[in-house]
Amino acid sequence: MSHQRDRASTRNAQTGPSGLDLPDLPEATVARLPEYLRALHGLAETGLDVVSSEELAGAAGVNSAKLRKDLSYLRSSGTRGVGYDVASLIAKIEYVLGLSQHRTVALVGVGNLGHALAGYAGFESRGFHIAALFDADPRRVGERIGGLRVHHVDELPLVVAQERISIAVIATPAQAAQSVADALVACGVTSILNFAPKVLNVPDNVDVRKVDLAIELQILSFHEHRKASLTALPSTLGGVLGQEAYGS
Amino acid sequence: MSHQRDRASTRNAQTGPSGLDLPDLPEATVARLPEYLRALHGLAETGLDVVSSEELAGAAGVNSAKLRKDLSYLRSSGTRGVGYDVASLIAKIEYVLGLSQHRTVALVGVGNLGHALAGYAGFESRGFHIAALFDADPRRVGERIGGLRVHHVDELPLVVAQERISIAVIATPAQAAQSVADALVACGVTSILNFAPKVLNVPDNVDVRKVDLAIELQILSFHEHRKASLTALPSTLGGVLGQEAYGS
DNA sequence: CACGATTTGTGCATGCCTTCACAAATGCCT
DNA sequence: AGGCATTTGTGAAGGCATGCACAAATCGTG
Repeated sequence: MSHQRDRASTRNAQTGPSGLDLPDLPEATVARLPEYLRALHGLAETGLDVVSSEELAGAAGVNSAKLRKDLSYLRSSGTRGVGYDVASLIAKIEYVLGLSQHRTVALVGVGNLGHALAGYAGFESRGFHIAALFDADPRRVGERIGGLRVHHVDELPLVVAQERISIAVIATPAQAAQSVADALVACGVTSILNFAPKVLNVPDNVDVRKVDLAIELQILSFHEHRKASLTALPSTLGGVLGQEAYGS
Repeated sequence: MSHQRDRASTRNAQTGPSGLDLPDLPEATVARLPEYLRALHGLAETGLDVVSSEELAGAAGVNSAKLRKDLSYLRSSGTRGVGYDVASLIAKIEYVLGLSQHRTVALVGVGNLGHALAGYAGFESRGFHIAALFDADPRRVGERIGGLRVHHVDELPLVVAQERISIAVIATPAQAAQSVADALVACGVTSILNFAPKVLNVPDNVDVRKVDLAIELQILSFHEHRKASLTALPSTLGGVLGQEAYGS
């Protein structure tokens, strides 16, 4: 994951009059909560109703102390000697992540990738409803994908307001991404997930997360390169460092 | 981004016998190099041949001091008072990332998302060649996508060896991901990009990077939630601590 | 050749994140 | 009822990353 811009930890812990009660979460913790949530759902399906930090941490692939500290930020309600109640922990994390209210998502750019995202079942199953599709190409407008009609981007303001869109996904080519982002911001959208390989310029109050597939591969490539150059080292080199050629 | 397991910074700075010379890069730096690379390519297209850290940092969306420090790890060859030579910086970053040698990629799972990834032009254009497609569904085997035939996963060992695959992409449903990963590891694959919403269990020498679309949305959802609860606060509230019902 | 403008490379301070290790709390068993 | 095993919650230490601020280096110009 990778963030576009690093953000400080989330300020404000006031108890609002609306009953809201958002604690002050470090950004690193926020990024892990969804992982915990998924692990919890998995455990819930197996019928488990109480889980220890050790088990849950294992399922989520993190250190158990880290998990406990993360949960402690949620005014966590684990029971010492026992563990965490699965159902109530799920509820708490979902609340904190704002998933209690169903979020509607707009998807801009129904090309190759956009098509796949529009049909991706993983969104609906995890609390997100793709409510509108957009494209700039007139030939695409009107097309139906998974029960949704593709709108022209010019209709953004109208549809965003109508459907109460809270999050937008940009899956356009790089050169279109910035203008789409501008249009979204103008419509009042304050959360963007950007798949276009381009750094977006947005006001401070707008959150952008970026997913760049090529970058992920390049990072892996680096490690491949490094591993390769290590194993290419002559065996005379005392294998002190991690990668001994043929471990027992 | 998001990593599956945090890794310490990259050890080893020996000059290998093969003329390799990989410096000791912090993981955070590695994650940013691809971004710099893309910015550089963009600048190169505009005909620019020297760039200052300030300009490049702007294009990549980072602090200029951070950029300079990152580049300094590459035994960087900037020129004081002038800037960085675009062409040679591109070459150096591509070398360090291991992009000099073309990397061949295998893609497992040609469902909804896999299909899109197989056709994604962004890979080829950035040094990655998708060389083989796999699926477990016999009905999909034999299908041709973008000039490639879909193999059955049982053929993994054969094809991986034949095509000298160095990186694999998993785009299967969650429940298939672990067994696919096991098969890949058994074939000697040591770098995996995982799109399945499942924490993979792999040996230490295997690198896994994870891209989970729902998680990205959930992180955005959190910030939406938070922003919404902030604007809902009454202006009278001067509350300092968490639990005061209605401060003085 | 010397000077001033520019820009890199980096020491340092600060803050965040991770992890260990342990006290506090809980439930069970005798 | 008391003690023991278990597990949470957290204080504290260490490591990593960020960003400022400045010295060192280079170029162009007179």
